[in-house]
Amino acid sequence: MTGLDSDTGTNGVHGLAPQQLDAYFALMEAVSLLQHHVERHLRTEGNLSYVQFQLLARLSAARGQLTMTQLADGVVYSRSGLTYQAGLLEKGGLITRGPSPDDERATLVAITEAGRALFDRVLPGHIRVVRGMLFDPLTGDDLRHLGDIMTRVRDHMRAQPPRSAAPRRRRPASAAPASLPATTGRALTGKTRPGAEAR
Amino acid sequence: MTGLDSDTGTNGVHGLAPQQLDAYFALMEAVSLLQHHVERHLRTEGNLSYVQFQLLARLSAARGQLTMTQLADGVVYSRSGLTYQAGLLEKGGLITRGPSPDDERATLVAITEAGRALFDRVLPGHIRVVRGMLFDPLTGDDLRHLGDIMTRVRDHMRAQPPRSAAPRRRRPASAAPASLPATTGRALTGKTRPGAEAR
DNA sequence: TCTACTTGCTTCGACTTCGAAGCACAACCG
DNA sequence: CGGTTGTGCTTCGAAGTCGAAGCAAGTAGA
Repeated sequence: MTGLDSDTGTNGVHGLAPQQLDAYFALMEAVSLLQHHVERHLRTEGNLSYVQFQLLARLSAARGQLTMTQLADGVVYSRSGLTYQAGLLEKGGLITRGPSPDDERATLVAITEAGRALFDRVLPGHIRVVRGMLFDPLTGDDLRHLGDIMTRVRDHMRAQPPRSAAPRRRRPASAAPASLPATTGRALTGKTRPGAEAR
Repeated sequence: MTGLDSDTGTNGVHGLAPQQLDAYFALMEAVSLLQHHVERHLRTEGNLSYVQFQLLARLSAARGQLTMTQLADGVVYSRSGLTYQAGLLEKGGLITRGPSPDDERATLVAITEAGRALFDRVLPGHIRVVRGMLFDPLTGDDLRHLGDIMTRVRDHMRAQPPRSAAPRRRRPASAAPASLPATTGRALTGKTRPGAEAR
């Protein structure tokens, strides 16, 4: 089922043991499923998207206020996307955005009473869903392991240059990645701009 | 950091131990990070999105052809979204879509030579990224656990009514979910249609 | 077999998401 | 100081994503 490799009959395809592949695929698939369920729940009960929920969670946990960047990084999200979502949340009266006294450029975000109320209202159900989906089939030992493992993995990943770290080259002079020969997989995804790579 | 609850000072908020919450958040965050990295890699090397990669993987592993629904379910994806992506992949010559002899409604999807070639070309790099991000900080024992745990979780989730199972009520007579009092969290996300819930 | 219901897929419209580009302030450095 | 570079956020345009609605083929029952 998880196949992909198990089916090709090859062992240790390209240097990865099938066991690893299986773990990887199971992980991604499970999380994907979990996220869908959670999202559905949050939507019906509270009219929130998962990102919005996460934002409220962060803000709720944060002592005072957070800058947009802190928030975006915390949630693994694009900055522009955050601007959009923050706009919605603000319009909904769940958060406030204001200037920072320290840094004129920064925008400080804080959760409102309504936001906290809503968050508190959905949290129990959220947890219920997560428990039903994720924790039900796990023993306490599994759980301990999972937490330990994923924490380590996350920290490891966090160590890598974070999402927003990519320095914005001011002058794209010779910055083109130009890594791949771009042989087989040319077009696709329509991501190629009209002009680029005349077909 | 993972806070949200650790900060509120409460223990076992709403019946979930902080340990569970931590595991949950670490899990989601790690996968989120992983996915971003993977996506970036696939995009630069092969011009594929993660979904497209997954689709190719499924099709590559599949002996013969798969129907759209099988494919969508396998990848945890909306049907309409699949139609869109399949269109792109087909236009790119990586897959083919054709009618099914058994069921006139069904569409059978198969991977082409080019598709298989591209997939084989990206796979090694993909694996390299995953290994660097996910497996590096793990021991063989961790890996075994992770695979075991996530497989169990996934199967558990799969048991729940699958994404596409929601029966399309033909007559919305009295089908309104009508579960929540819809108190605090009304509008937001602009998801509310112009007409619904006059403001 | 005619009619209703189910099921597979696509179309449609609305929303979300992202990266690139832009704007404004901050931080250096001579 | 004045210029250059870096940083925080938003705007903009292009895609991607989803659910609802629609179409057509299967299926069940009278």
